[in-house]
Amino acid sequence: MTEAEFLARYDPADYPRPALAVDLVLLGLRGGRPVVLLGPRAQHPHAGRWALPGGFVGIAEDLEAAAGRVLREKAGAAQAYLEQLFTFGALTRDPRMRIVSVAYLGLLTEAALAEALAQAPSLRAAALTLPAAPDGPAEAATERGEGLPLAFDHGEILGVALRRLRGKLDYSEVGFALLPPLFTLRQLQDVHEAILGTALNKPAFRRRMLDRGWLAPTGRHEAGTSYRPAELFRFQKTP
Amino acid sequence: MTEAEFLARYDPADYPRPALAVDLVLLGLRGGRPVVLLGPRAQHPHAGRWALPGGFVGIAEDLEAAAGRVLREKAGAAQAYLEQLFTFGALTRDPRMRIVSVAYLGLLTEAALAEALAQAPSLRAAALTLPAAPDGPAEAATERGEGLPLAFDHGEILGVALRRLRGKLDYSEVGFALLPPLFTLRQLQDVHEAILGTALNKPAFRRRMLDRGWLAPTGRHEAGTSYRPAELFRFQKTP
DNA sequence: TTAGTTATGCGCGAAATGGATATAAGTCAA
DNA sequence: TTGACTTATATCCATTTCGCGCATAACTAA
Repeated sequence: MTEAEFLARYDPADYPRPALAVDLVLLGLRGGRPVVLLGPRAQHPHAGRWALPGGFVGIAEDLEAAAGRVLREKAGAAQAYLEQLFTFGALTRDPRMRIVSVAYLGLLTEAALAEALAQAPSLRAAALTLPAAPDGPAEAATERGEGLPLAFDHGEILGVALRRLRGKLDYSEVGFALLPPLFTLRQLQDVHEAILGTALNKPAFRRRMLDRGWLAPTGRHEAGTSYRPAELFRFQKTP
Repeated sequence: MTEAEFLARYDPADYPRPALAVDLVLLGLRGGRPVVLLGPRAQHPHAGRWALPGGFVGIAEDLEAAAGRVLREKAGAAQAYLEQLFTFGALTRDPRMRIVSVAYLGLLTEAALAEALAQAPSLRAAALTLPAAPDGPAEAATERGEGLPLAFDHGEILGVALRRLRGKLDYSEVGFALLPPLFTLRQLQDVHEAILGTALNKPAFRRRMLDRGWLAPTGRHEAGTSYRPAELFRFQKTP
């Protein structure tokens, strides 16, 4: 049999295929720190560890559709900003069988985070921290700082997610996905500082954001403060 | 049957799975313009169109290993810088069956490009251009400017690839993957200008690159020029 | 020796940035 | 009503970065 004949008869349907899944890194902010939604693993493997919400991709299901379905069914969040992050395919990432997982990054506003936690009681919002190393896994912890062991390669996935978000924050519009429709400049700066983990210079931050053309002034101001109320802005896409 | 019982018995191995493939965007430079390696499709579907080198992922094969295997077997290139690009999973991207493809970006030096073309005679290096739209597909053409029709969603993949490369070029080290081990600052600038499609200011480019700490002077100079020979540099990773 | 060509280095003005400070606008308590 | 207090907003200035022109260096060719 020549190579051409072999190739003509080659049918990948005859060969075993890896299973294909999606995993969701659902990030929000709480108390000025990034948190991620994790669920407990009750059974083997990695019983007792904490895992990202995920699910298998249907044979007639788009990748984005699968991510949206997992978001609805397993995280109880009706809507969130979702973007594809990276595809993880190491041979040993799941001891049961070969599973290749397309990871998605999802950003939740404070309201969406609260709704997700209410709809999916088994999930918890774990504090997310990143070691100083240029790459490597992120770490999850409770509010009190007790480390939460992560299942599978989900620490690696979280590391990629938080670094991607940090890298895109300044030049892209992702930061607004963590804010309500109306927000103040201080709230926007709080979001950036929480994600980056560093303090930012206020006048410089204001200038940069206003020059980007992303902020539409509303003329309205926040209410209920005991000090001078800040103006409320709305996000508008760059034309 | 309760949901818990259903989930306990649920075995994704029982359900049909999408096929999983890798596709390689192998970019190089020729005549100061980006080119991509494409192969002709002889059979249905998309017969007569041009496609990226690709292959199915083995059940016991890493994603990176699959990309490396395709690079060796179908593109004849022994080594190239490879990085994961994006995963394409639209339902209709292949009319035969559901195929999810993990696209990889590969960068070839001029020598590697020539070697690949010699080893894999069916491939051709097609000129790659990007319409002005912020997203959408890229276009391939012959040296004379005649358009080459692309198979499947490979135009979309090429669009993502070239935009990713443009975005990373300035702040990352990918540019050096298109150069031989020893190179001049002018060659480095030529690479950047070819990828970005714009002219760059020479003194500013020199300053920025030298300040990055990526360039190790060798003291040696290029030979065979009919003008002042430029110093040869070597790429060194940032410490 | 001279013209031609490119590499390399220098200097200047524009623009962006960090940081401090002044002023504005609200609440709250006396 | 007034003044202390807090935060928003605007202004100003020193520093850095960047774009850009130009002078000088180094080599070949005639």
